[in-house]
Amino acid sequence: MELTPAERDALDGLEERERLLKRGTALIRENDRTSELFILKRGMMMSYLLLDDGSRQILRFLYPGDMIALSTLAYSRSPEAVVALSDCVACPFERGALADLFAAHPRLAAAIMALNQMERVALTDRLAGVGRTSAKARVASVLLEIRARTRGNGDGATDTFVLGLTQEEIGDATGLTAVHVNRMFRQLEEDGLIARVAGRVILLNEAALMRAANYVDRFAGLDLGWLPPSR
Amino acid sequence: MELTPAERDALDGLEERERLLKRGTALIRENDRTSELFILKRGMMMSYLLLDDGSRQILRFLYPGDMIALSTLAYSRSPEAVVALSDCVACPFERGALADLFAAHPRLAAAIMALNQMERVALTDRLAGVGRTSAKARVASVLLEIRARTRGNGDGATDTFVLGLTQEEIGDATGLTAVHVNRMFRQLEEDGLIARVAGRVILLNEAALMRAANYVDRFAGLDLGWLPPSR
DNA sequence: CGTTCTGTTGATCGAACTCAACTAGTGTGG
DNA sequence: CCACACTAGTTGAGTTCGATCAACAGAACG
Repeated sequence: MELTPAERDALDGLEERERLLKRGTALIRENDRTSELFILKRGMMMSYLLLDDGSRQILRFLYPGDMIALSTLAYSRSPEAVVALSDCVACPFERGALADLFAAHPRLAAAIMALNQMERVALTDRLAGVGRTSAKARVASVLLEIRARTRGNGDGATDTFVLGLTQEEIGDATGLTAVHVNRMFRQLEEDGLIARVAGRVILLNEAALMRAANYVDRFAGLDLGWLPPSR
Repeated sequence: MELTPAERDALDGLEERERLLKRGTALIRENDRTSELFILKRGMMMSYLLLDDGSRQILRFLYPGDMIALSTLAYSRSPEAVVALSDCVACPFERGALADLFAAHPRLAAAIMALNQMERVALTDRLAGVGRTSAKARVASVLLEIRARTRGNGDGATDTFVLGLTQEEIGDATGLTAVHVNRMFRQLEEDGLIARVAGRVILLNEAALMRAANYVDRFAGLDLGWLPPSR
């Protein structure tokens, strides 16, 4: 999607300030009172919910370009926590700034809404995975998700990548225990679908992995062409 | 939130056409090519995903006022199916109409985005439930959800209501089998939390049920006050 | 250079699934 | 208008997937 110079300026305006976050630092805690949103500029983060019994459900992994804390549009306290998984740069802006942007650039409002829907669909896919697929499928699916999102991060080779997640985190994303995630890794290795060397994961048989994961390519069906033409 | 007459008109404009749907009818099938959105005017619907093995994950129950198929903003084919659970009236409109509305009423755009976030948070709550809570908690949680959304539907008594769902559907929403949903109902009865009479559910001990369900009241923290003042 | 985190593996347990049979409604069409 | 089919709910028996508990090794870290 092409942006007019004015639209580009408006988006850049949201990234004026920068906040640096060390790996492991919280950007937002659950129930934090905040009226800020963020755009992630560099690094990797995750958002999650905590339950009464202390267990954690990871909702989403965040990568550069992602908008963070859109829920502040509806809630005065954050329903979810956001934490840096690597050293990060996040750009905060007030929710009022988003309202201004909507007023000045309705086409961007529609585009942001569309991006939002993509995120929503990712959430529904994760829900279906957790609710209706095997442990092996869920772990395979996380591997494919991380790979898809880190691809083109410079490293060159596309089928080898660093996960950047502990097995505990993968468990919290998929509704499994760390122990069982470990066993699923082993099984995927034994099946010849992946290999692991020094913290890196190698996808040996991507097609089979996608089958094992019930993978649906949501990028294939993208269609932003209906947006009104830029003025 | 108060609307200006112009804003009210704009929203009403989306509800000009009506489509009647009999119970059990599909409004949208998965992969349908559609550029329409809908506002549900009367009745109850659900949206779901189907997996390769034929299993189904129900994503959401829809009630009057809900927007349907927002994902057409980003996708040319629907990622999810939408089916009427009772006789329904849905109002279709083109996605272009939404773009026009955004241009004319930026404040409504922000408000719709905020509503969207509420729906997103409901999804994350469901995800955390399916990923990290017991079968009993998940069933209890569906009961509370349905009650909350059907409340004030005229029937008077608030702690007695008709579910309008089969146990199979509850299972598909919670990631359980119909058989196990049935056993959880029985357990909730034996625990004295609910009773069932002639297809109606009675909440006998709502506080305990909320505890059993890990219930979080997401309406309590709502805050739409930041929206720019109406002009 | 101990301490903590992460990963690994074994043994056992238990929650939820599967399969199967049966009942009670609800159509519905001959 | 009744026999038959179909759906929804119920219950029992046996199985399985993933959890839990426990122990240990190596890496990371202050």
